[in-house]
Amino acid sequence: MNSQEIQVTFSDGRQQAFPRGISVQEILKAGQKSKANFVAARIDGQMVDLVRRVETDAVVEGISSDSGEGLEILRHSTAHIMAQAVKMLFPEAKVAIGPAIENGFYYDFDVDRPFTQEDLERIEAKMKEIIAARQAVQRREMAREEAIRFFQEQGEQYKVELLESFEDPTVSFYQQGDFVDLCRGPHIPDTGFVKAFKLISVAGAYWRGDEHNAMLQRIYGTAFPDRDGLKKYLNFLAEAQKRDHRRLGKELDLFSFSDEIGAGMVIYHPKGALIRHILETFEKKEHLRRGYHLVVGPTLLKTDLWKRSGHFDNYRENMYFTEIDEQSYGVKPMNCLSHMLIYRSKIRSYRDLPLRYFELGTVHRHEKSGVLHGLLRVRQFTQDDAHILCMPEQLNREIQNIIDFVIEVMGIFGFEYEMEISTRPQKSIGTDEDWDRATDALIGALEGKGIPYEICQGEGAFYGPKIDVKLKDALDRRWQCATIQCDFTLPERFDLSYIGVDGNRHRPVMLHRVILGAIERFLGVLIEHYAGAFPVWLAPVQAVAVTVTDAQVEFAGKVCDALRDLGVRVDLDDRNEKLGYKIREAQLQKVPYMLVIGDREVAAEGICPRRRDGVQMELMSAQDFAVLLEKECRESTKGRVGLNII
RNA sequence: GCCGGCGUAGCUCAGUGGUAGAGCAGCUGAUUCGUAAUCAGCAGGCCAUGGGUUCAAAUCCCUUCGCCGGCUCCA
Repeated sequence: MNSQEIQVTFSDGRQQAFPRGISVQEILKAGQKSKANFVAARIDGQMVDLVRRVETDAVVEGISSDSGEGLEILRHSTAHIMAQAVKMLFPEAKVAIGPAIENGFYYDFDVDRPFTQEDLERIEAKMKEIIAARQAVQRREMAREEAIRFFQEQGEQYKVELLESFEDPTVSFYQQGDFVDLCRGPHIPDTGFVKAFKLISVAGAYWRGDEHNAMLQRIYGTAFPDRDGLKKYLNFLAEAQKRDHRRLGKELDLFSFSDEIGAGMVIYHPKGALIRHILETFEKKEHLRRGYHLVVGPTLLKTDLWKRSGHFDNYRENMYFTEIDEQSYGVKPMNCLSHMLIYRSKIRSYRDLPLRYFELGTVHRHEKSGVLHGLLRVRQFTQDDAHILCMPEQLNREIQNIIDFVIEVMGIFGFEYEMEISTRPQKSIGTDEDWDRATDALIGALEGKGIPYEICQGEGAFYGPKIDVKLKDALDRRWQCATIQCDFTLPERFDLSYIGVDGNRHRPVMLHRVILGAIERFLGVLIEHYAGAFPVWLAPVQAVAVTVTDAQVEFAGKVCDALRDLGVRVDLDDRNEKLGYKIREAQLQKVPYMLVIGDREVAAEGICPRRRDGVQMELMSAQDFAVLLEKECRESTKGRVGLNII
């Protein structure tokens, strides 16, 4: 082979010779079959810019803008363009960092005054100019020391700080126009590659995410390979806003907040309270059939007890305290303490274990004011909390049972979820042996079920490792709901024991776990998940009887009475309004069924149901309708819930 | 807690120094109607709260409370 040539292998195995020193871009252009839109490439697996020249035989693969990696590169490059625009418009601005994130990108700036909406528009316009100019994006490398000097001269203190934390002897830069940014790359070859972007919002953010550091201004934006993708994403955001649980909570009259009551405290209106009641009844039944015991503990417990449990030392800033008869009491932020005392109320034998205590426990936590968020983050909430005390050798089995429980319940609600295992953090207590055993039990349970999971190193609680289940909301945000936590300390601190087969005292192991998590949060996620259109078994109003004229009011009243007797949650709309008006209203309230009652129905002694999705059903008797609802409830709950849950 | 924005009728929102507005919802009446809005009239606000500037404040400034978008933290 000619020494002026190199042999390139494409990802599909094809080989082709090219002149030595040719750019990856040209190779891909010659070798590509599809119309893929490449933004970068891999040479022998390593990500590089398209302008990189290839000097030796290599495996070359294009990274297209619609792949995950390609999209990330595109967005990262767009972040650079934004920073360039900001520096042009606000020369005094200092740049911090600007990565690609899940749905776009951001860049942090230190500026004298915060950006306004008008600023965003100006920045966007400037970015469009930069993109239209198709400025080349060039990579350079420099010794780290030299780079530090360079940014010091520019007055870019944040870049200097970043460089000082690096260990690599050389670092890379990317330049487009006059704008130079410290960056690992790769990037698009020229700014013209950005086809569709939008700046979304501006918000404060701490330098390096540390609240002790300076508050910077962060601009969020997003970019897509084409306008269509961007449009779809913006539509998604608009749709998500429509199903925001705070908006739907108001529209469907489910719950509210009041500044007279205080931040983070929910008031449940009749319909919201009814949904909650159904959830709670469902949960009590499900726990009883799985061998849990229902227990109830007080809200106020003496501060001395919180000292003993370690909460006073580790969780005090989140707790509320009060005084009764010169005794200090703490409002419970967790339910475990009374459960511990129930266990300790008598001598336990190994034959009693495992003991599973379940409580719909209402707790209070002093969350920082800025984090409150509708039902998803509140200060008073009710957990479907349980504490399982068992022998170490029962741990595995118990964890598996809980996982089955979680999966079954999530299946009924139809949720997407992700699981994470959090392992031992730096600051923790307990022996390595305990931690290993518990962590293995958690991992083993998930693997035994073939459930994918991520490991979060060092993210566990100080008292034990845990599995967290994250649900996805309408905006694609993750919310922690179910969690399973091992605990070695509380049994220790409360000196819990059981008498083993050998007649000696042994220490039980404890599991904390919730399935829905906080009822408030779960309800919030649920509202967004269903967009307010609850399935029949959960709908606070399952049907609205609508009369055509006043002539049917008496009969409609009898129908409603009959349905209520059969356990149907039905309302009567006998207002003097046109049928269409009443249908529209019930539709907007997302009631599953509308029962039309006109003269025909009175004559036939039946009702004419119309489904929420617009499907018109045959005339039927009230009894047949109830049977239909019963069936629908059972079908969507794996047979668990029928009409008479409340 | 921090940065920024915001708070006007039950709801959605106009009003930016000179007498508080609209639509929907509500009430009253008419209409008695067949699957997403019948018509007319009436009523409804200490412009979140407390203070200040001004002849005059919903409007400008400050305090507190609350909400929204993030950061940090978390079920």
